[in-house]
Amino acid sequence: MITFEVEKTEKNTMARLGRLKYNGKEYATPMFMPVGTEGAVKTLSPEEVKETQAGIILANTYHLWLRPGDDVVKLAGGLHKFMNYDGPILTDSGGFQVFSLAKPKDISETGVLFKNQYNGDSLLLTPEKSIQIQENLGSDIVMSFDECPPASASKEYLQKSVERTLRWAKRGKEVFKGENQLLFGIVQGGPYEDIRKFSAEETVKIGFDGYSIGGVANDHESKEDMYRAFLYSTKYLPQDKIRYAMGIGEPIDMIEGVIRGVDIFDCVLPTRLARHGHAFTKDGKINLKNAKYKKDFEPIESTCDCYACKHYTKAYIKHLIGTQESFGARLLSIHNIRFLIRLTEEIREAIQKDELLKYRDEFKKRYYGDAYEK
RNA sequence: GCGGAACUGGUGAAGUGGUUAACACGCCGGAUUGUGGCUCCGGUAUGCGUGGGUUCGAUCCCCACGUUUCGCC
Repeated sequence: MITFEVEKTEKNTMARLGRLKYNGKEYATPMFMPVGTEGAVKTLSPEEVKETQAGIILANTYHLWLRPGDDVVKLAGGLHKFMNYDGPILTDSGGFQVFSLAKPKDISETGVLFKNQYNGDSLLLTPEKSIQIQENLGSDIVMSFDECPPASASKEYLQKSVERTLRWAKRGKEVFKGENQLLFGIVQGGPYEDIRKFSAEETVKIGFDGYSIGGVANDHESKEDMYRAFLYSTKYLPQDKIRYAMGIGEPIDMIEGVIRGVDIFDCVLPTRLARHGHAFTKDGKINLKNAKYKKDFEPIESTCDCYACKHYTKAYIKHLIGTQESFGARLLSIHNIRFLIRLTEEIREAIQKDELLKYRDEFKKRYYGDAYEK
């Protein structure tokens, strides 16, 4: 069972330092959670994930329900045993996947009706069903089943959608047993403060162990709208509960999120970028496919302590990516995940010193270089 | 030495007597935020072996040369 407490709030911002306890282990927040959709952080072993100092990892209800089936995972002794990961696991509810992945879908009050992408079967995912699947998976944090409308949705639609998500949250909570698991609610409402406020306050009334900010980094939403969505959500959430911005993983977005009171993030970006040959660095993202790295025998970042930077050069990793050797994607995944986790370490230090805004400005200036705009 | 065939970008190649030479790979860039894991989107031959000729016009027709390749002596 996970417990959470806030240790400090920064003087100049809403940023918090927190501590999460789990099976005798402790993890600090702000935290970045790598994504392991199918029960594996793509290309990495659990040992490699742990070496990046990752804490919680995320897995997916939607995917594991369709394959291999939550019954299989339950029979295996739960997701921790099944995938050999003894750290905390959060499962997404399937809400986002059903809206982004499931093609023909029919949203109703009951739930979402869609076709199984693998065999065409008609499937109905409901708030109750999502909770039940997540209980079978045996994750440590269970997410409520929400509707995740596009950023381009009208204000009228968002208001109705938020009301339905609240009814779904209530239904989910009613069937949730809470044996060794936490349940998180999800705040929606696009960039509108009145809707976010309503969504947050009503979700808090239902009462959850933690709260998420959903519906961000959707479509072509602007950064301003994203940051507003953070603020308009955290403003109305209780101080003593964990706040989680779903799907966020651009370094600058994480920093801006922490400034607005967010504690944890998850994102596919570090591993997806890795598979496509890109690496995070303090001087901005680099593309190892670029010809200029062909004879570059330096590590991605000489100051990085990850396995890839300690033992391999850009030229070698470029070669692996070019020849489609999976070891290349693996080294870059290790580096990119470690990069975001080091980022959270630096963020924590900055909060400790009450210098987060200064850290943000310096980070931005270096990361974006000439393109920097205050 | 004689005869045949073929020569199109980095590669494999399509193609037509008439504005911008198909496609694929490669190469050069870019994208990517609660993951459909080898993805997506751009750019990439001012030239069709070389030199002549026919024609209003030739990568496409004719001639010579060169190269490659096959067969024969």
